[in-house]
Amino acid sequence: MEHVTRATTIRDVAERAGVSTATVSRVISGTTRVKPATRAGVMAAVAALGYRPSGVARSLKLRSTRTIGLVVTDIANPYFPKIVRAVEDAAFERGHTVLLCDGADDPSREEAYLDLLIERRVDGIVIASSGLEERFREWLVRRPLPVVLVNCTARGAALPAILSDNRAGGRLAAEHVLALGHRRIGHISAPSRNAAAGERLAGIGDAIQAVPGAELAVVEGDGTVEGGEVATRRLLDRLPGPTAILCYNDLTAIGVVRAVRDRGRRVPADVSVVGYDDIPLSAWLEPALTTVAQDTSEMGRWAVERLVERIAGRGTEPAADGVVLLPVRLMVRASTAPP
Amino acid sequence: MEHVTRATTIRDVAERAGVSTATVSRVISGTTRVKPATRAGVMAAVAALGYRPSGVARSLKLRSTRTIGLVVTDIANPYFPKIVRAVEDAAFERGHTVLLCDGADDPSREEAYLDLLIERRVDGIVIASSGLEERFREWLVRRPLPVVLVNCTARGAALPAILSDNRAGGRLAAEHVLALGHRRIGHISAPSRNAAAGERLAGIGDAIQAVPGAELAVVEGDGTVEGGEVATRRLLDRLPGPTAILCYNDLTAIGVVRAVRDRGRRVPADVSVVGYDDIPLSAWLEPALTTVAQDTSEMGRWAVERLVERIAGRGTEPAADGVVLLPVRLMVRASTAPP
DNA sequence: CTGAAAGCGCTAACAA
DNA sequence: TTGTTAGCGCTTTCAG
Repeated sequence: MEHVTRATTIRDVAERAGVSTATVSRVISGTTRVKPATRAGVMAAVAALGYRPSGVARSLKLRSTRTIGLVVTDIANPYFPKIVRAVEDAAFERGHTVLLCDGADDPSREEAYLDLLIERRVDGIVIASSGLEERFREWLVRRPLPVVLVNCTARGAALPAILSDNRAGGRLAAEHVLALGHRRIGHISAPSRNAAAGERLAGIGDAIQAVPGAELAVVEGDGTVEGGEVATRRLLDRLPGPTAILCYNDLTAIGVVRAVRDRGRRVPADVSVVGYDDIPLSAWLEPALTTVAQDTSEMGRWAVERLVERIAGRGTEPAADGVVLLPVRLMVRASTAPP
Repeated sequence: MEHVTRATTIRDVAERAGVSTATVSRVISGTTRVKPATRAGVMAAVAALGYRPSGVARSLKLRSTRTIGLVVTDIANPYFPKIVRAVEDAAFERGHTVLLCDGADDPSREEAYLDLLIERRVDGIVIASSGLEERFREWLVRRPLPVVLVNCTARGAALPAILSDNRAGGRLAAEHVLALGHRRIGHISAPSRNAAAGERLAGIGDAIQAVPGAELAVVEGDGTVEGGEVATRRLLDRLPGPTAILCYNDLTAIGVVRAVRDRGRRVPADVSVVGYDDIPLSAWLEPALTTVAQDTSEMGRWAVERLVERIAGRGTEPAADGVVLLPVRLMVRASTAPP
C-alpha cells in the first residue's frame, strides 16, 4: 500500500497519444469537436495509463469544485439522516459532491466549519442547523458564497430557506388533543436559541387561546430523551397535572412516556403524548407515537435545487424565493386518547 | 447574492503588505521564521482584505486535499449515522474534512463514487458498505490510494479493516435463547452478498450444534422491517414453528414482532425475538429489543486513525494491521423469555 | 529574513 | 481540427 508513484497527468496521456494536452482536454471534456481518429488515440492512451483527470487542478482553473458543503447539527440525531440523504441524492444527480460538516451539537464547531468550507472553496452551502446562532448572522450577511437554509432562519440575512410550517405543526398537535377533550395541556419546549421551538409554541398558543378553559404549562427541555424525562417530572409535580403533553420532538416524547410510567401512570390512558418530527421507528414505539411529520426529503431536494441554480448564476435574488413554508401532517397513532 | 468579485488572493495580500507572496505564504503557514514587523504587516493586510487562502490551490501544490471519502451503504439506515459521526469527529480532530458518499443501497452508485473520489483526489477512503460487491474487488486491489474498511472485507485485497465479531455475535444471540430453553430456533438472514450475515449465521450454527435437540430454520430477509415481516410468515408457516427468532438486524426484528402479533401471538410469551446492531431507539421499542450491540463509534475512530497514519506515510503494511475484530455485547431486554 | 521564479495539472483563448 | 501559451493561487527551492 505504498502510493509513491506520481499519478499520471494529462501530459503523460498527451505524450503517449502524440497530441497536445489541449487535445486531450478536449477529448475528455467533449466540448469541442475532435477528429475521430485523434479521439480514439487519446482514449486508448487514457485507458492504457488508467488516467484520471485531477479534479483539484480542474477546480483551480475553473474556479468551481462542484462540491457543496452541508452543515448539520448532529447526524447522530435521528432527525437529520433523511435530510442528509436527500441533499446527497440531489447533489449526486447534478454532479455535485457533498462535504459533510457535523456540528456535533457544538456551535463553535459549526462556525469553524463555515470558515473551513470557504477555504475549501465549495460552490455553495446548505445549512440545516436547528440552533443557528446569533453570532453566525454577521458571517451569513457577508457570506462570500451562495447559502441555502433548511429548517432554520437567519434574521437580517436575506437567504433562501425552506422551513416546515412549525407554527401550523404546533397548532395541529394542540388542536388534536383539544379535540380529544384535553384542557390541561403541558408543553416541553427546546432552548430558546431554537427558532423552530418558538414557532411551535406559538402555534400551540394559537390553538389553546381559541378554546375557553384550556390552559397551557410550558417547561423547557433540550430535545433529548433524558431532557424529556426531567421536564416531565416538573410538569407532573404541578397539581393538577396536565392530561396531555406536547413535545418539541420525538426524542423528548420518548422521555415523557418513560417519566409518566415511572410515576405509575399510563400513556395514553392517563396522559396523552404528542411528539414532533416523525423520526424513523417512531411508529414502532410503545405506544406508537402520535406526532407531526415534516417532509424532510423535500426540504433537502429543494435546498440543493436552489443552491445549484444560484451557483449556475441563474436563479432570482434571494428575496424572490424568500422563505418556503412546507405543510406538515399530523400522524395520529396510539399515544393520544381522550382524557 | 451575486458573487462576481474575484476572491482575494495571496497576491492581493502581498501587494497591500508590500511584501512578496512567498512571505505571505510563510506567515500563514507559520513554517518559517519571519521578522515580527513583517508578520504584523501581513496579518493586518490579511485581516483588512478578509483573505482566505485557497484550499484548492494549496491542494494542487501540496498534492493533498486533507479530505477523506466516506462511503456508506445508506445513511438513512439507522445503523450508519453513528459510524458517520465517529468518522467525522476523528477526521475533524485531525484537520481533515469528509466527503460523504451515500450508496443509496445501490452498488453501481457506490462504484461510481469510488471513481469520483479518485478524481477528487481525496487523501484516503473509508468504506463502510455492508454489501461490498465482488466487482469492487478489482478496484480495491489496484486502489490508487489508502483505503480502510469498516465492517466489511474484500477478499483478495489486503486492506486494513475493523469488523465487529459477527460470529461471536451470532453465537451470543443463539446461546442466549438456548439458555432460556428454546430448541426450535428460526433465523432471518440477509442476502448472501453480505459477508456479516454469513458470519452471524455461522455463529448461530456453532451454538446450535453444541446443544443436542436444538434445530435451526433459516430464511433470507433483506434487512428491512417489511422483509422481516415476510420472512417471519414463512417461518411461522412451518409446523411446529420456532419459539425464538434471531434476526440479521434490528429493523428485521421489528418486522418479526409485527408479523408475530399479526398471527395473534405474543412477544416474548409465545415467540422470543433477538435483533442485531442495537440501533438508537431499539431500547424504546415494545417490547424493548434484546439485541447484539457493536461499538460503531470505535470502528469509525479506528478507521480514521489508520487511514491518517497511512496518508502520512507512517503505519505498517496492511497485513500487519490485518483485520481487527471488535467484541460485541448482548443487550438482554424484554423481547426474549423462556418458551 | 525575504524575493524571484518555477511549477502543481488543468483549461481556454488565440493562432495556425 | 489542433498546438501554443498563459494563467488559476499557492508553496518552495534557491539566491541574495
